[in-house]
Amino acid sequence: MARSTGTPTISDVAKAARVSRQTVSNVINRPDLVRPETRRRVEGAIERLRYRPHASARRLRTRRSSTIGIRLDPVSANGISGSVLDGFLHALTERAAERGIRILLYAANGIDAELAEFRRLIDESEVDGFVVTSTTYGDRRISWLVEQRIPFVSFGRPWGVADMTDRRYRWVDVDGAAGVRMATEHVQSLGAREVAFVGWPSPSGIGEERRQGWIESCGLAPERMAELSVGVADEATEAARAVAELLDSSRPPDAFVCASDSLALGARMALVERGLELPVVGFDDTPVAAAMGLSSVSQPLSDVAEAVLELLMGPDGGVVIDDPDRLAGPTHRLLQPELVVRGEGASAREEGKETCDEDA
Amino acid sequence: MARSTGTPTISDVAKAARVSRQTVSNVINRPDLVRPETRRRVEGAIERLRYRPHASARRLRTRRSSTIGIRLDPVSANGISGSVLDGFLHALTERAAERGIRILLYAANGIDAELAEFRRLIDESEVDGFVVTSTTYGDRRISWLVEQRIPFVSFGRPWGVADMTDRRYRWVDVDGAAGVRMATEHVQSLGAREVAFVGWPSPSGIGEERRQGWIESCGLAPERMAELSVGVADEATEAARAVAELLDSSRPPDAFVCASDSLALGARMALVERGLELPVVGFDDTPVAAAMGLSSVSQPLSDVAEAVLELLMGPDGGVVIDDPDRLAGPTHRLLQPELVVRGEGASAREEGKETCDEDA
DNA sequence: AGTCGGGATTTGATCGTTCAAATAGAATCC
DNA sequence: GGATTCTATTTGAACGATCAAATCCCGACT
Repeated sequence: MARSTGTPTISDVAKAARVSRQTVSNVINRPDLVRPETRRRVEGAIERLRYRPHASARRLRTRRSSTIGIRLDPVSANGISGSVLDGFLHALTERAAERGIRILLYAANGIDAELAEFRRLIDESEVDGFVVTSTTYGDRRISWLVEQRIPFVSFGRPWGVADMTDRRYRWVDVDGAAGVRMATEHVQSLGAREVAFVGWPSPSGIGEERRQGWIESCGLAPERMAELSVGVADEATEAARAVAELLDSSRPPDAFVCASDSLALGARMALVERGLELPVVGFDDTPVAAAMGLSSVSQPLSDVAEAVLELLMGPDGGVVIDDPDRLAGPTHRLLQPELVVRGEGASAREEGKETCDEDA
Repeated sequence: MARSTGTPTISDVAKAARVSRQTVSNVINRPDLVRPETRRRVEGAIERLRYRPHASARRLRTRRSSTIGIRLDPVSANGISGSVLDGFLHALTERAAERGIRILLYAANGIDAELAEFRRLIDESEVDGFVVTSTTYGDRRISWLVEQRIPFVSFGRPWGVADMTDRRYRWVDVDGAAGVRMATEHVQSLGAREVAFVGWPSPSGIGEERRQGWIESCGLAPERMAELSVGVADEATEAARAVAELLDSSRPPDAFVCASDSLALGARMALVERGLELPVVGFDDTPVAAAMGLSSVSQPLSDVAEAVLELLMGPDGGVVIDDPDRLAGPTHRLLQPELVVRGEGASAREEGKETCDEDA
């Protein structure tokens, strides 16, 4: 048993502290069950031997992997806004660690590959549940996961799903409409009256929601709104072209609110080209916006991560909850974004960077 | 044993196929040891029962986690170039999956927290080794890992380490000097003669290496080189200021090669402001470069990922190699980057994007 | 016919932990 | 004083796989 070589096991600790295995286990998992004196003795032995429980042994016995799977999107698909997932992933990893939960990555090309991956990771007890991102209109993954009774939480609302309040489906999202509303009101406070909206073509849940925020706050007549609302693919060049067209029209707008930083970048390009300086606001507060000094709507990614974990495991539990009905309170949460104001009046310099070794 | 409820175990399959557990295990891990007829019978049973081996049980017994840890950098630290890590992570996850290896994320604030995390993940048998990125000058992590004999490979050379060919240290990197050389020669082929270099301030290993590529290929007199080489923090605004200064000087350069896309973006901003159209080349080929139509040096991230795994586990093994001496061939690899030409003559449109639902 | 060899398969032990139930010991109650 | 309760600890049996060694089987060789 207690071979002096190799890493120590719980039995080695038990022997050293003159107690049984189970008592050591209790010191680690249920310290309240152990007499203080005994506990100290065991803790001493743990310390002395540098004992750490073997993760796989524990997972085998408890039948819990304490691991959550999350997909890393193909880089090609996320463009500039990929950094949103990036920031979210970081926050999620940190918050999960606080609960003793690990984050396992997986890659998958296409829906079916992803469903297969869901199945495999669950069947092999590799993960207890999933965090799903980049939800689309009528996302097949959602219905599949619900149907298979696999625990998951999505970052992103169930666009195009009949009942958004279905308790079997747990989700967290950021109120995009409110974000755009804030952006619109901000440029209005700078004096703009004819605020244009640069968004995406129609079959996009997120896009429509963001546009809605503009509709609610731009204060324009319907026919004028139609003129000042454009929808283009999420690329700077596309946006630049569309914005140029608006600027060269007979009644150009006097500010631009955009559905993404890519679009905002395009708008800014078109403006610079004409030597104009009209307010532009982006969405997602990516590094590009920071680099260009563009104002942008920022998603509270750390709060989103926390909310995701709360929905998955309860307020402060470390165990994934299978049945959403066991979860007290609502099974979805809509968080408010923040507007990061840059350039113009704002003191441009807020964040201090120092490292240049950003490579590799 | 074979309770009809719950997920099936290897014993259930054995019973169904009228063989022993071990034979089933062999069908899965060493099919060559099993008689074809028996194998088919077992495979049938596996299929029928939908059996999948329990990852933790396997890991406990084999004493191998088949998992690699990688740190997710704080978002604040990586800026635009964060997408390099992003792309690498994606490639790594895909390639690792091909070898039956999983990628586990961890977060850590500061070196000491990261060393503690190394220790914990290894002691708990959570991972078999690490992939280390964002290596810095005299990186303490490297020496620590070598000292502790923990298997790892770094993406990034050992800047400031005495012996870069020390076999105990396995690394993969991209030849930045060659990349900048390609960039310089490219703008020269467009007619530029006075190519400026926009890099970072001195104590940066990567920065110096990239600058070296320019020194080797710019073909300028030493005193002229001194004039056309600038070093600023990795921010677009900083670069814009520096480039503006060069442009307004008595002998302005006629092209700009930059150490990053952030810097290239700044250079482009300064140019657009002046209505000039001089060639600018960035580095890392981030989404920003694509959005702005900037040429950029692209790192072969997928190849880097493959090389990292080869150094960690051998040409096509699925097991992390502890002792680098057991690895045939060199323990480090320097890969060549590629120049992605955009704008100007190049057909601007190559990659087709369609999704707008890039959110969340 | 007997022994050897080697491929195919089985057997028993083990990896390191936690669960569930049993036990020991002290305190409480009537 | 004896039954009862409660707290602290121990015991034996899993969890589900693989390792190492044993066994079985069949054909070949002497």
